[in-house]
Amino acid sequence: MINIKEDEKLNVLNHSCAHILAQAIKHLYPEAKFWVGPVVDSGFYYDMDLGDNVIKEEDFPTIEKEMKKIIKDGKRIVRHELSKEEALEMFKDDPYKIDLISRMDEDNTVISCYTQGDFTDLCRGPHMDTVKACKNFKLLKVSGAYWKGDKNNKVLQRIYGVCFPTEEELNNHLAELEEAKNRDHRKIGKELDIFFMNDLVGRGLPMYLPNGYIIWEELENYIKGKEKKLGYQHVLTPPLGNVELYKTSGHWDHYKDNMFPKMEVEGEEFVLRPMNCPHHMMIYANAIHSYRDLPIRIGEIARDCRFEASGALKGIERTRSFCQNDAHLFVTPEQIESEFTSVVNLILEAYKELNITNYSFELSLRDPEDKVKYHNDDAMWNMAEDTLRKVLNNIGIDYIEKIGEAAFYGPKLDVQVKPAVGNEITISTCQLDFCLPAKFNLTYVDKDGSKKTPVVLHRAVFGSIDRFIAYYLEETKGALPLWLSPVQVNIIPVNNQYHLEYATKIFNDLKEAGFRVELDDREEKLGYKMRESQTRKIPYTLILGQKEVDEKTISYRKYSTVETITVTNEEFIQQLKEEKESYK
RNA sequence: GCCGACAUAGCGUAAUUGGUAGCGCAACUGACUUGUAAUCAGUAGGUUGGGGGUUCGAUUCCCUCUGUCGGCACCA
Repeated sequence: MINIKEDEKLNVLNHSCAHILAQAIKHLYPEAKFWVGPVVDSGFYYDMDLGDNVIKEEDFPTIEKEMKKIIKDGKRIVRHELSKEEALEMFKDDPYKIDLISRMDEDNTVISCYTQGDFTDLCRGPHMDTVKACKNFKLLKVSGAYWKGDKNNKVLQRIYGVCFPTEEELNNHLAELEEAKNRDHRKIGKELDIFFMNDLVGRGLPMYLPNGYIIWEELENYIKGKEKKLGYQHVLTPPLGNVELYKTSGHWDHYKDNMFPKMEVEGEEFVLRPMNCPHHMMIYANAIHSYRDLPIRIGEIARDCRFEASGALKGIERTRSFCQNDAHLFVTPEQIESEFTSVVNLILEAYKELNITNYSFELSLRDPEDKVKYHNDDAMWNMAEDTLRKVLNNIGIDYIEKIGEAAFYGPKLDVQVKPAVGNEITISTCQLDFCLPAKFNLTYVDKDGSKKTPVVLHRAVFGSIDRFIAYYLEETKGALPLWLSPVQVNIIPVNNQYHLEYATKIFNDLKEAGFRVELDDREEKLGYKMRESQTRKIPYTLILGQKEVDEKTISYRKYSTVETITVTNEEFIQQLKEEKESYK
């Protein structure tokens, strides 16, 4: 746990460094206009308008040199407070700052600026006392960024950097960034033959190789097994549907730009489905339901296609074709709490068994000001959001609330994780929906014989199987637990001439016991085969030579360990079985 | 989609100022018969992402398309 005080100190340091970056840019590009330069997750950035000048990474050494000059000069950083009029006058040449100042509330906001040498920036602070503190910094990347985050606005240039109190901490951080590239699922996926893409097939359309499909199949069996125990019923629905289905649900209005365009066949219009809620709604509607039947839990590993922006595609984390671990729970209002609790517990259980510890909960709420995106029913939203809060507080999990992140039909609980490279992603989700059941006229017959509208919980534990594999490969650095490993045991006979027969017997025993096992009978040196076995991250490598033949034992080495352990065949199989089942 | 960078054999990479491509691993063929992360030798493998342009000549310079990467925007 990072000490809050230390954390804040680091933020101040980074923020001061952002000002030094701006100062250096001003020296090198006098025409530069500045927007904002906040502290982010790791480091800082500054958005700026440089006119026709384009900063490239190759310019970093020059900029860093200028920054170092400023830091060496060692000016004090001095705070001034000023009135709105004074501020408007001081920054009259910078339209971006004028924009900031004119939106400040005169009564409540103290307008302040910070000066270091020849550079003054509008800023609420706080800052370090002197620029000298920022000497351990590094510029990391440059990119375009829409002004105010609006794609209709001009693109500003954004430079990212980091700053640390000591050189050692900076170097450690840079080494961590380098290390993260090695566990990127795109790299591991290639090295371990898990998936690949092909231009002729199309971008964003991953194909899973045999190794990848083993992982997929195990995960699918795992989660479906859990769901069955909780009373879910699994179904199979088609990966496309009539456009009317999505016009009815409201998805067409909200998301048609992110769907593959509709196709017309014999006067009917179809789309590749971007999600399968409407299909599951129709499964519910296929029969008449009594309140006694609820909750009804419909699950499916469902193929969906979304026309993701080309710039959003990322390995199997963000694709145009994927399979959701989806389910829809049709419940009475009284059952919302218990079912929602059950879903959250299922998520917690799965994470525990998969040994995932680094995640956080986000409660995504509507933005009440946004009348366009969200289904217009204040009472519904208040009730739904309060219910989720209540459940979360009862279970006792920490979460942060995010305004404006809800689905158009209801609030949701998202589980966020950090991939090796890039922004946080959502893995699990559980969404409360009072909206779609009504749109599809879904009903159940209540105790008094009247027709009522059920409430729907949309939920996904693995999110999409694709994205989950991406995340889990990064989390485990490709060294998957035994039950998910494409090859669980690799057998290396010391000498094919004398030991192959025994090795084949062990191979057959393990196969018989249900393990994914390989026998490496190539005419290669033991060291060569051992190296390959380790680089393939196979959990168990067996070495079978004269000693093992004589003693009727097997010797094994676990992945990324060095010692060799010798046990009997029976002991080994028993041990493997226990390890394989250990997550349950 | 937007800003920027990149694209060389299955994978990882090299090629002064423009002179038609090297290396390692993998593959294949032999030899070696092996006790815990690379045995030795040989062979084959490339329209340098596609197309166009400048040039006597383009992996190298320019345009364009496609794809990849880093961000932005988006994420039901």
